[in-house]
Amino acid sequence: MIRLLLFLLPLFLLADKPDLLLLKTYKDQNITAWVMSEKLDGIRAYWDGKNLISRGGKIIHVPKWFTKAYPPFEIDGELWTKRGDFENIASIVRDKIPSKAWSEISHHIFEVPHAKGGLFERLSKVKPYEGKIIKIVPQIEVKNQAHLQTFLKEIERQDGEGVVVRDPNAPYIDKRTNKALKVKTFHDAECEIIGYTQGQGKFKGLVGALECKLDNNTTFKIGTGLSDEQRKNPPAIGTLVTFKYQSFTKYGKPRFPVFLRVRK
DNA sequence: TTCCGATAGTGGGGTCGCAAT
DNA sequence: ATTGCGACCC
DNA sequence: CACTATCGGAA
Repeated sequence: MIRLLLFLLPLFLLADKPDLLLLKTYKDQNITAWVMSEKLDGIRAYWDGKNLISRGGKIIHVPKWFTKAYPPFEIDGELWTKRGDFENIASIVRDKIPSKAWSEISHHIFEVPHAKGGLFERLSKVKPYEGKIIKIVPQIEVKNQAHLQTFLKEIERQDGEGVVVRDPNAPYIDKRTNKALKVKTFHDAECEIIGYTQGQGKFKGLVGALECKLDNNTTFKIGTGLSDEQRKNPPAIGTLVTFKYQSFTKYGKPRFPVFLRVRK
């Protein structure tokens, strides 16, 4: 009996990963008659009616006053302050003891899990709860492909992360789906190989990551985009390589760096 | 036969929290 | 008080 | 978050 309890204990303490809507990458699918919205770069937060829960199933330690007026049903969205503020948002949201800085944050809702109807019908359930904290992410009808590109460029001009396009007629879906896509622009740059790190696990004996240096002497690592063959035979130290990245962090390092090729 | 979708398993920067120094 | 590392977030 | 390598079933 004791052993049974010890075995079951973790199951109660460790929250399961919730099944939530996830995005696939946009690859020129036909998205006419779909809707688009800014992709907010914050922390995902799912309200199960009692707690705010992260994508990995962890409880987010939020001040009592923040969720005081939350609905009795599930809602799902992004905890966010403003564009280009991800590190600050993460700092606020990841505190075990929540600070007053939560006053900077709003919860931008883009789903109502398990609600009936299409996207707009589902989101309409949240309207009575809209305020300083709960906000509904505006959805714009996509006229055509060019419309999407124009919107994306405008978002990026304002330092936004990207765009989400969705089929507004799709019912609620709790997994990665072709009905909800992310559109993001990656940039290319070059850096000089200055070293390597050893791989772990299945990459034992191979290169785990390339250590690289930018023109301005900022150093960082590239650990993805390499084939197994390239991990066995990496570019020599001193080689200039091309990589892609999404943006720069506040410390000047590339975010989401991916190896592309040896520079030609 | 080829191709696509889902899964497992690697890796990045940044943050907090806790143990070691 | 500082450093290093795991466990999370993206 | 990013990706590569697999595998099995769809096309």
